Amino acid sequence: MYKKKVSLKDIASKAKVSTALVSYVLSGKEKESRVGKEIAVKIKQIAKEMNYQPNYLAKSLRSGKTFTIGLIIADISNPFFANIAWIVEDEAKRNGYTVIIGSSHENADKSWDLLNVFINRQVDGFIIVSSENSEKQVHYLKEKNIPFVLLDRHFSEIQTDFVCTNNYKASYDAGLHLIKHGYQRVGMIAYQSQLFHMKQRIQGYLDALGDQNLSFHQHWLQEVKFKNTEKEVKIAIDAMVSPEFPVNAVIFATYGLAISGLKYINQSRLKVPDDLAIVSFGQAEAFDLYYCPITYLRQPIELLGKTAVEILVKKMKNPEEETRQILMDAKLIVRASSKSKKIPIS
Amino acid sequence: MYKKKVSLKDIASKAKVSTALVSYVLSGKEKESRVGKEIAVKIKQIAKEMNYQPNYLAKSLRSGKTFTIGLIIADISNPFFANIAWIVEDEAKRNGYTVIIGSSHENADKSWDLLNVFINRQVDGFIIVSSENSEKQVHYLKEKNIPFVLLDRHFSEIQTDFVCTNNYKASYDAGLHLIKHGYQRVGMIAYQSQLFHMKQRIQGYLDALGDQNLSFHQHWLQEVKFKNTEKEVKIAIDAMVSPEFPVNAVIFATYGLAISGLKYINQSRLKVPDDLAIVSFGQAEAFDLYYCPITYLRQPIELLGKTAVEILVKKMKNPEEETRQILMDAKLIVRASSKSKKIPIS
DNA sequence: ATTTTTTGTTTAATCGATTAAACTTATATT
DNA sequence: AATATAAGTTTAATCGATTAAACAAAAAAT
Repeated sequence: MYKKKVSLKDIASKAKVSTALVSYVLSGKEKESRVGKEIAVKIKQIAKEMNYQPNYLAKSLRSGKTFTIGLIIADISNPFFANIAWIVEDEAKRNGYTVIIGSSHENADKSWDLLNVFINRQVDGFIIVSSENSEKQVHYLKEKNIPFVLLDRHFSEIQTDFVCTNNYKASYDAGLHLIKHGYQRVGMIAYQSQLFHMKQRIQGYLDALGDQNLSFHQHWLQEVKFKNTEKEVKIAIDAMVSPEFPVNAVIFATYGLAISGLKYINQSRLKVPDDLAIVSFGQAEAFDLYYCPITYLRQPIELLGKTAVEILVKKMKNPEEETRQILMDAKLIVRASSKSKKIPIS
Repeated sequence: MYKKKVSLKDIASKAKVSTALVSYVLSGKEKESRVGKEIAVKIKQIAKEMNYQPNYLAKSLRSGKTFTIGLIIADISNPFFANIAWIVEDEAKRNGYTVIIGSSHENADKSWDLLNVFINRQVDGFIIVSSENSEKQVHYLKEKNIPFVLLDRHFSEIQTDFVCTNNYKASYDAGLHLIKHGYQRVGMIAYQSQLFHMKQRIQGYLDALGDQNLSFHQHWLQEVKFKNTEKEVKIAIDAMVSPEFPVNAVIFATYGLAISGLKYINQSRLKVPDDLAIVSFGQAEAFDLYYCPITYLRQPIELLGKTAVEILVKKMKNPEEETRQILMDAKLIVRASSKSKKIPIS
């Protein structure tokens, strides 16, 4: 019942020509198809008068292109991802693409659903922040030759395009920073996960300690489950600070972990940074407003998002485009939460 | 180049029948169209074997329905809106709709663009968080009989479906709460805006003061511009706390204002709530982690989003559906930032 | 045995835009 | 004048699914 939209045919009949001519003119092919000058002008005129808007469905059905990108995000409640989603959206629009977004809530099944829904909607390509155990989906896309770019997370054992942060380096930097500022007992709270980026964050931390010849205690590294983060983090923190050789600094491997952690740290009346120095991945206002602003790793969100779109667009236009694997550095933004315990070494 | 997708025709030729039969069977019309039993079974079998997925473009082109909802959000960097976007998305999916989202960045022109892009994409309906000066767009949708629901903000002078918070009451409650807890000099920082919800927030605050027979000073109400919020808020706060009759409590009319305000309050070494009590609209982790957790108005995000979808879906199925205008109450979540200055009255 | 009804299946138009190929004219070439 | 070439326009197929209408064959009614 809504809008009897103006179609090519309407214009054609008003101009008393065939739809072919109208199509040629309005899609800028008047030259190649040698359309008469006066007619061309007339058609344009009528199209404008009638406020013609082409029907994308028909166009897409014919061309097999929808100019739509499917964006699958692992967890949209994380402001980092929310941010990146909008950047992707903006950048895609700039390239003439519309984005449809879905959040998989870190769940591979939900991610499959989204993938299928989007494929049925004939999206031209995907940008994906993968959730755990979704390797099969990646293989599926490769098999079907559906263009896609992995964003922020990738699988080391699958050859794909991706745009990610150099998590190993970021984590290493964070560890080194704390050590150099006099924190000799640095812990990390991470998610228990097979995801490569998480493993890298852990490894970077471990190597930072190792390279500085610091002893490491098992309980300094806490890998918590994704479910019941809040509770798991409490247990983790208790386990880090209470035994012999308690940590005096913690790196949170994600924004969500940091939020849960800081809440508990407040509750426990631990003082940052005197009792516990903090560095975290992720970024949001919460870190600025904390009584002791939190040192964090700033990922180049904008560049990540834009690059992902750029690569995908190229790939969609030319599937033969070579594979691009891009790692970007995060920047450590130093704030009060990691203030020197003593004069920094070096 | 991507996926030679299985079509009805492929199934038809494999089953050696016409596409009509296949269509009837696969769209569950075998009964009405009295399709032979064995054939029906065979077709289903083949469809499954070939993993048939219908082409939504073709379906939509024929039916005129895309089962897509356009969601236009005024400002996606606000976690309140980000949240609501995901709820809308989820709920829509539950109803068989896909959502395409766009952020207008509080800009009417951008909002127009989005509206047109989405209309061209043949969305079946809209959910809109309006930006200022976008009345024309609303009228346009009404004229064209395109189903839509306004979310969170509406125009008092235009008769439309909407689902909003009762901002007047929320603001009134916030004011009353502060007054009852001993803050006699309550200020408000709001945006300078024609938007009804903002006016309501201001009015609620003013009436709370008025009803308690408290004197009001011009400088207690600061309406700042949307551009350069950060700077504007600083000036506003200075203007509130420095003159004669300085405020000892502030209500922030939005989350964004609160973030800017709290940053400046930290800088200025004003102590919350002793120097300045705080109540804010909006919600996010930042409020929990603040050294003195912030009292805020919790809007029923989930219910708002779900209801908007529900109303829109009904409207899309039956355009004659009567207009629904829903106001929901926000809940004041009391935290330390508005702790009693003295024993509460009453 | 003939007509009517029921059952099962196919044909063809449709949604709106695109585009190769066919078809007219008009103009240029010999 | 006959023919080739260019210019301008239309026809019709196509993308994939839907569905009214036509059709054919079998079953029921007379």
